[in-house]
Amino acid sequence: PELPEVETIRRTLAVKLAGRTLTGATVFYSGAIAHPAPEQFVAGLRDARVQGLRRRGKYLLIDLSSARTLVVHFRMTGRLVFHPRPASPAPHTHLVIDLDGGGQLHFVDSRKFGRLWLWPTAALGGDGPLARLGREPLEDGFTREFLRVELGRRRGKIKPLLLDQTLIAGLGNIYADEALHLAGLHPEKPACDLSPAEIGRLHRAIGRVLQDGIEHNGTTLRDYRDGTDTAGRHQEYLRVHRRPACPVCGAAIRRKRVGGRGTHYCPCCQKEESGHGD
DNA sequence: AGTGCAACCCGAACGC
DNA sequence: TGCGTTCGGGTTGCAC
Repeated sequence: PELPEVETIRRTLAVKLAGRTLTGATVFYSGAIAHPAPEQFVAGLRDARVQGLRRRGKYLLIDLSSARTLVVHFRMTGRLVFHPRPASPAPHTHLVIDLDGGGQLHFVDSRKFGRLWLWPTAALGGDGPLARLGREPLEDGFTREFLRVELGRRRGKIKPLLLDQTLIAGLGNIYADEALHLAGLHPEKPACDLSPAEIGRLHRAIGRVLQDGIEHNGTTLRDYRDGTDTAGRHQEYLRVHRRPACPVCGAAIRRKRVGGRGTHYCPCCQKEESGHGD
């Protein structure tokens, strides 16, 4: 999941977890617990009340009354699903958290890449898992000016830069492809070669594809589910990612490896040289 | 600084 | 149908 999916998980779980207390937890795969050691992690969850849910980039933050925050990163296939009654764990369930009132939270991740942390809330800005994250693309700090300055001093290809979480926090492979198509930019264009007009288009496109993704409750290509185990709808609106033809000009979408990632773009609307014709 | 690659894991898709 | 190969919604670390 990328930013829109994590935001959807946050919203769907916030409704279910508001004011509830964690009464215990069982770890089935200790590799999923990044910090602290599994025993302390479980002990630290007990009797903590949920204060609220936040999101930072692709991380979900569950603030607890114990002045600590449960931090979740889903990587490729992670899910966090609320069950109103105790439920038998689905395959690949690595952690079950019990809630007062009989509910449960199941962390499920077939690929075992996802991780959880229990971290002092006040220290999250310092040395925690969020320490190196860049700007939030849907908040005020993500300005056109910020993009202009940062891209202007990098010679690398634009797409891998969009995926750099220390620059912009939350874009992943799907929404990076979508934003570049919406902006009419070739994914391999050097960042410092973007014109002011292109930077403006890219800035607007990033905000737009993320907002649209949130509006459609995220993209379910295969694994993604929200906090109520419901699939998203944004896959029906994708422009280039894993699509056969460009919705603008009808040209066949091209697929290429850029920065080690499968990249989809329209050879007609996203030319290496100009783009839209500024 | 930029780029490529292996590693972490597993299931699904693909090729024959 | 069956089997081996490739690939991937992500991130990190390391070598060149």
